[in-house]
Amino acid sequence: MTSQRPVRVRYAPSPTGDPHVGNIRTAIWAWLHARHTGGQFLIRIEDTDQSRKVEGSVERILASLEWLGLDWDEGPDIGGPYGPYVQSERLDLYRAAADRLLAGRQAYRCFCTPEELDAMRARQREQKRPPGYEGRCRNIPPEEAADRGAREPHVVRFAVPEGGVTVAEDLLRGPIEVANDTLDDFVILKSDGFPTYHLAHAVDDPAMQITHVTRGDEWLPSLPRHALLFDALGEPRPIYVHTPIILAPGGGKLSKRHGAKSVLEYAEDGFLPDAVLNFLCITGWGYGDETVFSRERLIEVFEIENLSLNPATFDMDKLTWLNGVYLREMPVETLAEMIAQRLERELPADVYRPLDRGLVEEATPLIQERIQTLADVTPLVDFFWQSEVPTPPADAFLQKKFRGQPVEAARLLTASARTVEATDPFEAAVLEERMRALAAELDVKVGDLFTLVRVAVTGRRVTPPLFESMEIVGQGVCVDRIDAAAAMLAEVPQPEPS
RNA sequence: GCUCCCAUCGUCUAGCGGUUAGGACGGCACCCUUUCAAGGUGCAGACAGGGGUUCGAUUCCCCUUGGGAGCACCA
Repeated sequence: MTSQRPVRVRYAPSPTGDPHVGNIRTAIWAWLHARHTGGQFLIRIEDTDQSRKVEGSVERILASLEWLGLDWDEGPDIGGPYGPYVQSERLDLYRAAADRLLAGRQAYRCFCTPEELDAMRARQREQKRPPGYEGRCRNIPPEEAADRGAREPHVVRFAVPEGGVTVAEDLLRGPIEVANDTLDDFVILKSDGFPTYHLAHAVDDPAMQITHVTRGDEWLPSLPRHALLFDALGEPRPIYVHTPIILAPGGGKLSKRHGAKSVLEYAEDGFLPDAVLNFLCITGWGYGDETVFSRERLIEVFEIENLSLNPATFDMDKLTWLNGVYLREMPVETLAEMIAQRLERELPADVYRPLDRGLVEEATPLIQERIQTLADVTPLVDFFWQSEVPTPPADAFLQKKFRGQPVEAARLLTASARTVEATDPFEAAVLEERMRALAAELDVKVGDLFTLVRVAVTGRRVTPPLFESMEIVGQGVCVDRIDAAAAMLAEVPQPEPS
């Protein structure tokens, strides 16, 4: 138990689309870090690239967090003491910071055109030299630069100190050293007046009193730049936590193809928020021998310094299994509600709505331990709602013991129909007892007999428990379907016993 | 090409100088069983390689190899 002061952490997505699981995992960890220490979690929208902005993203991002049950203390929708929480509304702050650096000659105006920069990079590639800005505009006298700056388009670049080494600390990795010569003069203010990520980060995180910057480790190479920037601005550096990325199952980058889906898509696919939260959290983090963690348990034991450093592979099988665990542990009433919603959406249009809730509640316990996601529900129980279940083709019956034995199958089904018909009261337990007795009487294995009946009544070889299902379907319908199947099989021509 | 990061079963991980290297998913076998599940039991399966440091390295250091990331007026 490490004693930790309350932290202030943030999730700072750019509104360029739905957050995918790798991205949201970092948010989960930051959120847990905040909740574990009794600190604050806030959201800041990083929309400094107008061209990449996607309409509706902010809403989708917030909806994603809400679905996962991650609540925030300050953010674009609810405001807070350090707002605004949208970077495009904070341009004055970035401008002021850039001006300060300019005045202190820690930054300079650069008038190189994109074409010139392209040419420079081409030259560097040709000469096998590392790419990077070479400082053409660094030595323009400040007065002249300011003068030109009033008329000409330009960017502002940070003047990286020449020589020396910059050391920056990552909470998980310790000090990271980089020679300043390997750093080029990066842009901090774009020609359109918007800041780059670097400047926005160095301005906003201190302004918002952020104690720990949790972000993807693709930022690690930029860490020294940020350290330099913070120093130049006279801001104390935050504690950095760079989190590893998630890999696709085959290895390599996680793409839409391999589960880099957005969290909202997982909701669609029938996954539960708690299961996704649990899964994402434990891919890249572990706590002793535990695997299944409730939300409360995660808040209790999650320590951000225990994050794993190696990139994790997204294990879809494990997510699916974990979702099944949550489904099974859920109170039946809660599950029934979710199943009802699924069925309302997925059952064929010709099924009468609203659905009979009593039926849903009867069916739910039958399938609770048979589903791994809510998407498994409908195919498993739809026959309960189908008034017309067509008799399946003969092949569905004539498997295993009954291969080539349509007459025998028909005979057993007919006998079953009579037994089902005579069962009173028509309850699963009674039915089972009678059918077992029938199997003994006819000298067939119960499994063989029950399979015939199962296929006749449900149209499937795999179903929820047979007698409970039959009770739900109803006596008359069961008898009709079994008789229909027997009649159909009686028509099948016997194979020539050649 | 340059810079940085990472390295325990197939996968996610525990381990933080001395362990029969533990757990989970997945796989296999058996049990239970009306199908399918669920559940139970068991089995197979890892410290990338080489140097050091140390009485002793999975653990600390270096190199190699292998992965990954970055090198934009994107974040």
